[in-house]
Amino acid sequence: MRDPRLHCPLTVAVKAISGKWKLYILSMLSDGTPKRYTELLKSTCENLTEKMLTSQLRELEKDGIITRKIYPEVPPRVEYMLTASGEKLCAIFEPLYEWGVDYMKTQRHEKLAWLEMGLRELS
Amino acid sequence: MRDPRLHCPLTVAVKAISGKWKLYILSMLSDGTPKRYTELLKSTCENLTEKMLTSQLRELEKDGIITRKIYPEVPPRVEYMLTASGEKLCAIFEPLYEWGVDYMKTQRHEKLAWLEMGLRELS
DNA sequence: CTGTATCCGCGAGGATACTG
DNA sequence: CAGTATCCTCGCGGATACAG
Repeated sequence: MRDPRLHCPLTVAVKAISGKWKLYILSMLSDGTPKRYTELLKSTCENLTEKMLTSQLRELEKDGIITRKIYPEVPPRVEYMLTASGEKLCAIFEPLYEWGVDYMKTQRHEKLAWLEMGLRELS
Repeated sequence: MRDPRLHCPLTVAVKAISGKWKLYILSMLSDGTPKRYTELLKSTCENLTEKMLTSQLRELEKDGIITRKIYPEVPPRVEYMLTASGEKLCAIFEPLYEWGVDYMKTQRHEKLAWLEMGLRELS
C-alpha cells in the first residue's frame, strides 16, 4: 500500500527544508542577490564541505527551490538564486522562526525551574 | 567551534518536526483530544511499528511538544496530548501546508510542460 | 495494553584527494 | 572557480521477539 504521507503538502514542505545545510543556504539566498559557489562555501565558519554544499544545492535545484545559472566564462562562474517557490518558502519561515523563539524561551524557563528545584532539595 | 545553527530558532523548529512519524502523530493529536498508545498505533494503514511509535513519542515528549499521562490502572492506560508549545506548533503548520499545496501545483505544471515538449519533439 | 530488547540494513552526511 | 570521485562512519528507521 502506498504511503499517503508522501503526498501530504505538509510532509512535502518539511522534507523540502530538511537537510543539514538547506536552511543555511536558503538564508544566504533570501536577500534576493545571486550567490556564487565559493561565496556560499566561504561565508561560514562551519565545516561545510564541497561535497555537502554541492549535494544540498543539487537537491534544492531538483526540488525547484533554487536555480543554477552557468556563465560561459573563464574562469567559470555559477550563480544560485531562489525560484518563485523558493521565495515563497523563505517568506513563510517567519512564523516557524517565531515559534522557535517562543519555544526556546519556554524550554529555558522549564530547565531553570527544574534546576532550582534540585537546589532546594539539596539545601 | 560551536555550530550557531544549533541555536537558530528556525533550525530548532525544523528539527522538532523532522522525524518520519512526527507530523503524523502531531496531526492525530491536533484535534485536542488525548490519544492512547494503541489508538495512535492502529489509526494508520501504514507500517508504524511499536518501536518507532515509542521512539517518536519519547522525542516529542523530551522536546516538550507533547505530554504523557499514565493512569495507574489495570490494564494500563497512557494518554498523549499536546503541550502549549505543541498546540502553537500545530497552529503554524497552516502556512507551511499552504506552501506545499501551491508548490505541488507548480511542480505538476512544470512536469506537464516538460512532457508536452517531449511530445512535440517526437512529432 | 503499553511498552523493552536486540539485531541489522541502508542511506545521509563527512573526510580527503583529484579535475576541467 | 566550481566542482567530481572514493571511501567511510554513524545513527535513523525497521523487523521481530519478549515483558510488566
